[in-house]
Amino acid sequence: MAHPKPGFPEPEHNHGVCVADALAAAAERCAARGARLTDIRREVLEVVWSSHRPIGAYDILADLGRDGRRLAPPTVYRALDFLLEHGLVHRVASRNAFFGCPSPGHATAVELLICTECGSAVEVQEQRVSAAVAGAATRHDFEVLPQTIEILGRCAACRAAA
Amino acid sequence: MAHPKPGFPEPEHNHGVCVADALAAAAERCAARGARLTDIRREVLEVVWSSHRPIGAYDILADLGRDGRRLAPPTVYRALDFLLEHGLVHRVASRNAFFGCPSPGHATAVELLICTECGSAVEVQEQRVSAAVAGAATRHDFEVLPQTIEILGRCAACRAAA
DNA sequence: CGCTCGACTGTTATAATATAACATCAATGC
DNA sequence: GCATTGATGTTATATTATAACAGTCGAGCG
Ligand SMILES: [Zn+2]
Ligand SMILES: [Zn+2]
Ligand SMILES: [Zn+2]
Ligand SMILES: [Zn+2]
Repeated sequence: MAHPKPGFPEPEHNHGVCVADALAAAAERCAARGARLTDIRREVLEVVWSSHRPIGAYDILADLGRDGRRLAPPTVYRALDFLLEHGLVHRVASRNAFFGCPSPGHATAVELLICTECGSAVEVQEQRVSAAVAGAATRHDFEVLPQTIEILGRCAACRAAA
Repeated sequence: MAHPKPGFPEPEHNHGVCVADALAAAAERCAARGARLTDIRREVLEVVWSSHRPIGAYDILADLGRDGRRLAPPTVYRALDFLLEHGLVHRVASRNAFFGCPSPGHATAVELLICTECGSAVEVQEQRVSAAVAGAATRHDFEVLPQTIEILGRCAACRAAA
């Protein structure tokens, strides 16, 4: 069962499905690429997916350390590097944080809509945005690299609450 | 004399003109808004404009400290906060750096094309990008905030060199 | 003038994010 | 067994950013 709807997730949705889907997709992608999804890497990915909000490396570290383990920053950063390299998470520069990619290996560029109030985010693929960016780049003799465009704003829930 | 061309600046252009224009525009804007462009703020802006590359706060600090002065980080960050508040510089999240705005007070959203090889950047206003972003936001019931979209890639000069 | 107020800057310390460098360990293939 | 490789552990440090409070300085006012 795939994630029921596009757009910002419903507050009441069954998030376990999101996590299970993400872990399954990650395992599949790693197998296909001959990459090892080790325990630590899987656990980091699971923490990243514990919400639909980009999460900082040190928050991941704190979460993994809750059961008495003492991990050091490099352990988490190395796992994140691996996950980034294989397209399983996105780096969110505007927040110094990381966000689980719901469609690892997507062919086209993606955009991230990030709510500055509640911190939640959603990955979208908007052809028109990519096309406009590509057009702008061409006009300025610029070669666009594959990347995640970050768009900051307010989600519907936060707007409704205000 | 305004900056001669849009797009990435020619290597040989008269950069003194860029700096002079930027400082004049800043002074004018501050006067119009009743804001005080103090010595430190003007000096920080000048350092930001010393190249067409986004520059980090600590690099600004080092530059200002070259003539024997010893400034502390808060001094620079406060000046940058002021310049950000009045639209005289942009924060470049993807590089933890700051970039001089060539058109302070621009009504519409702007995009920043950033070369990952040479580090240089250019601010552009692409209607189609803003429109596409606005459209995407609408479709996802998302309210876009004013911001600078960062687009990473390779400039023509770096492509030619490779 | 002497005073007060607010904006600006100085100073010290520290928080938050990220990486360098080297040691250890485990699996794999010879 | 033993070298090779990739993964993790460990310690220290680099880089970016802010908190908190003290001093300065000029504008306005009695
Ligand atoms: Zn979910
Ligand atoms: Zn929100
Ligand atoms: Zn110039
Ligand atoms: Zn370049």
